[in-house]
Amino acid sequence: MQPKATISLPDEEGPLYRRIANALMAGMREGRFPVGSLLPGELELIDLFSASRHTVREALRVLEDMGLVRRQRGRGTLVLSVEARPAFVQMVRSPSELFSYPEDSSFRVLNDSKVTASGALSKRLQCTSGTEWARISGLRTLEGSGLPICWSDVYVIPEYRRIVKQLGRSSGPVYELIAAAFGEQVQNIGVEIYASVVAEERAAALNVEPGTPSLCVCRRYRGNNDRIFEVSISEHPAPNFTYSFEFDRGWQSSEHWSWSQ
Amino acid sequence: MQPKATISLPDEEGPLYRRIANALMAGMREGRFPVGSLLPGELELIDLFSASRHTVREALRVLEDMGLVRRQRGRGTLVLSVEARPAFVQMVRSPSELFSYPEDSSFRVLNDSKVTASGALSKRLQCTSGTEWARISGLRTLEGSGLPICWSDVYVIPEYRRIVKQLGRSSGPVYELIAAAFGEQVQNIGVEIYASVVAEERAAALNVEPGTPSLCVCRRYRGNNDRIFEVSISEHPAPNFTYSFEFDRGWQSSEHWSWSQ
DNA sequence: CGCGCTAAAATGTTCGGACAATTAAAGTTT
DNA sequence: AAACTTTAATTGTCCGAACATTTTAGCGCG
Repeated sequence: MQPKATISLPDEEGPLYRRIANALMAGMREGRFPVGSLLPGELELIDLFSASRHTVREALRVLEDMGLVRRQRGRGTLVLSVEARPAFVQMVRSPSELFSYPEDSSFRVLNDSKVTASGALSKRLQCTSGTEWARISGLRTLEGSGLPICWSDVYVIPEYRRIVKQLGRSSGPVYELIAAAFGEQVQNIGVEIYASVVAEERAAALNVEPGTPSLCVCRRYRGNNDRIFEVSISEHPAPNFTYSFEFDRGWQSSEHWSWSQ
Repeated sequence: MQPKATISLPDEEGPLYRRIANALMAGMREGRFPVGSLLPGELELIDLFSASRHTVREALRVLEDMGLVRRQRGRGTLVLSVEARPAFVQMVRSPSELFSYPEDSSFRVLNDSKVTASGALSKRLQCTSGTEWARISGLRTLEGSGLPICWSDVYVIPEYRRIVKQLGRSSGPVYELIAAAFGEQVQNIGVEIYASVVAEERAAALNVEPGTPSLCVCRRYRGNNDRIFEVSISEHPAPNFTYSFEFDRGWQSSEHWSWSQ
């Protein structure tokens, strides 16, 4: 009787199930288990690697978590992709976490008008020149001391202009009011950050010298039809404000396969 | 002898480990296991639910995959959050995508010295005052025209100082060289953005007037033991440079919610 | 040929046990 | 009081076994 074939494990350190996972990934990359094929069954892998079923399943779970395979009861383990590159993921539970504003800040409307975008503004708003917007300008200040945090220009599409009236009462972000009032659901948020200097006409309101360096944050909110319904441009005088975020290592499969039955 | 307390499982259908996971989530929401506390140990949960350790661990794994808890050998299971809400996700396949630099740019080392962090610098580097760092200063320029893009101060831990010698030849980011040379794997990247003005001594190198507003990007790279091994601080004169990224609506481990099957 | 039933194969769930590695607290020594 | 050592608690890894559930393929029958 012929001895069972075995797959030699790579000479690494670390737990057995991880070495088995690596061996399987190597086999997938080398074409022994091509994309679309089924991996050997668990019982077969037990013989192949001389490990217990629990350990083999742990190895397969690693591949599954990496999005490389899809397991299906009664069918087997399908190879979806042969290469998963590490991806860095930033997650934001709620769009409001994109704001670094303290809880006890409030927004006061100073100006409200209709503008026609053109030139640099239409570029920022990512619209064609000549598009109409409602612009709401205001100041965000600390609740207690009244210290100014930033100057904000909020552009919303004309049909949502009437939220201005509700803006005085609520302290939350504008997009939340719009979402509640008009049933928009934020699908995508684009953020753009650039440096500038505080202009003459805003210096007094922000309580700094004209020409003070500032950090501008432009946020574009896309709603139900991927249509931009709000753009907010905020100017924060340095050095009170820094924008920070972080990324964690995760996994993402490079390709996506769909099987039609 | 008093009988052991037990937690009654919700009257649902589905595998035992899922019902246990649901019971634990309910307990977390109801404040019996508040955020920041440790969940009962595995052996305790075995008594609580009259299940095997394997089953209990499977339930805990569900919570871990949902990002609700963090497990640590020797310590316990820490409650991170009681509710997993829909999340906005930004994905970056490779850390280099965090750089918006054009492909045809190169980095030239201008200075290389040893510094001791203190005051504002130790705050930026997130280390205690007095920590030693190796600092590599240089200029990133466009390959063709030689136009300066940014001034960079790269701080690395002293033991990695010798990568400076390799820095002249490669055009890629420093963290990539370190990863290759010392076996570091980037686990986390923190990004901080703030506004400043170009200082006198850098103005000439950057080819702008002193006092020009600039955008500073500080990136902190954490390696194998969550230790910060590199911090790069880049200064980009406005208005050549804007930092932009976007988020898409997604869901956090949605597959764990469907016990329909 | 098509339909239904059956059997085999595959993964899912659950129990049991044992030892290893890590952490934090308690205890001891200096 | 500080530094070191020991101990207990906790999760990680690994083995064995049994039954359940789902899918696929094959067989027999009308």
